[in-house]
Amino acid sequence: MLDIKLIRENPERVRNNLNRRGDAANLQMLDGLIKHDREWRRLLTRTNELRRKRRKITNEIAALKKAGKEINAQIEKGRKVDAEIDALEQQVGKQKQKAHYLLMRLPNLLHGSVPTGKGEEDNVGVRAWGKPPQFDFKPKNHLEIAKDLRLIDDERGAKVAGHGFLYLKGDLALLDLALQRFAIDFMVKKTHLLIEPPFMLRREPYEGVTDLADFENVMYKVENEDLYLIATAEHPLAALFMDEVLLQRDLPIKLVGVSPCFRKEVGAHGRYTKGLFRMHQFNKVEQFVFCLPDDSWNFHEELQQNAEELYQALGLHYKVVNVCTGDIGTVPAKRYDINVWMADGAYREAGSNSNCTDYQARRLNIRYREKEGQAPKGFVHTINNTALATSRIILALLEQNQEKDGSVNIPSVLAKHMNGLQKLEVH
RNA sequence: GCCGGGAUGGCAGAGUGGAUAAUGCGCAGGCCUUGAGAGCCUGUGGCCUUGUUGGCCACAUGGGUUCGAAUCCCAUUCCCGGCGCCA
Repeated sequence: MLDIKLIRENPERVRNNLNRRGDAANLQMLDGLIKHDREWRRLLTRTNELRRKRRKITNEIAALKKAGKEINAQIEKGRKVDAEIDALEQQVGKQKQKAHYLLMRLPNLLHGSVPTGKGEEDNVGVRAWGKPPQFDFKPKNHLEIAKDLRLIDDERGAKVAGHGFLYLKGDLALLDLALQRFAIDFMVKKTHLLIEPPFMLRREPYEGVTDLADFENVMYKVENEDLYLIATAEHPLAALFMDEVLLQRDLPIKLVGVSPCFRKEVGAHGRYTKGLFRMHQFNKVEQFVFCLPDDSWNFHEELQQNAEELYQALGLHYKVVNVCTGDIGTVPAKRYDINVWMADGAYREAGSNSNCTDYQARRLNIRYREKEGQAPKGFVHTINNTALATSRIILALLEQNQEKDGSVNIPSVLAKHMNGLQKLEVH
């Protein structure tokens, strides 16, 4: 959510920023918001005047009654004002609702370094690490590899739960857990506090953390309950301090969450959906930071560094891109993606690092104060970044580390969590 | 799931149908002081408004009763206690 005061005082600055996204709908929403906000304030001022009148009458009634005098005339007068207030309040409510609806849908202001572009293809390369593996045989994709090793069962997954669900078996299930454990240990060493969050959230906190379209396209709702399965640990972590005022000396708060992630993936047609890449359920270790506004750009880079160290320790070849205006989404002010090399030569997203500035914090009402007893100073900033999403990392490991005989080398950093196992192979 | 108790400012805590939500702590500013502290004075939630020594709203949330609700009623959320169920 944007700051309505900024929009009132500096609409051109907001307009120019929204314009960078190249979507005229945003500018229309901005115009509508300004209009409804102005009308809301005008009507509110009038309502307040009526309320003042009404309160005066109430006080007169109290005084008359105390003096034992007739009050019926005053009561009648009060009823008339009540009717006026009721009518006006309905209009006030309508304007406020319209303004709020638009305010909740306007995207975050973009950082100056975000490149302009239409979609994924316009994201700008920042750096690459490692080189594409060279094979003297035709490399298989991860699904073929895992099936040949008899470590995955997608058919029975589809039988019991539908497309997008799989059974991981034996050492591959263990590899999933090993990756989680490896990422957690690494993040805890970086002074992040490990959190296992609720895997469901109520609607109210959920509206604070995400784009409203996600309720249709991403989240599973539990029937007859006000509960949604989380799409990522980012969401319960962000909502952790909803409606709270944090103390400056407790900031930054660095967390690492681990959870399964549930996603409907509506509208995924035509995108790469093979095997482990795009599933309705996967596991993820997530970095999250609450910090002072002045610090968020430093933490954005710090979390990026953390993620890349993890990939490097696993020996995975990847590229980092600065995500362009057409691909960045509603909430982030700036976003880096890490794209991993896959056996078909494409680089696909395995992790995503977003500085949401005060956009999430304002929606969730998470503020900070400089000292105990003082009034809140402002909203905190939030940054979220994948540490490791196990499914896509498994995919990359299988495809990048495959051998001619169909076996797959396991990175040595995982050995202690794999009972010393160095290779996935047919037993 | 059932029964009972509760939710008031940054915190503690009064207020059981009628004026400006008492008081204390904390915090901020001022006076005093070489400085600090103590003491004293003022301020301390949100929104609208620069007609400003202004107005409105706010006692968990949403409804209702009433001329008038922190106060009475209903629903919801959460917390505490007891019972039940359960890995």
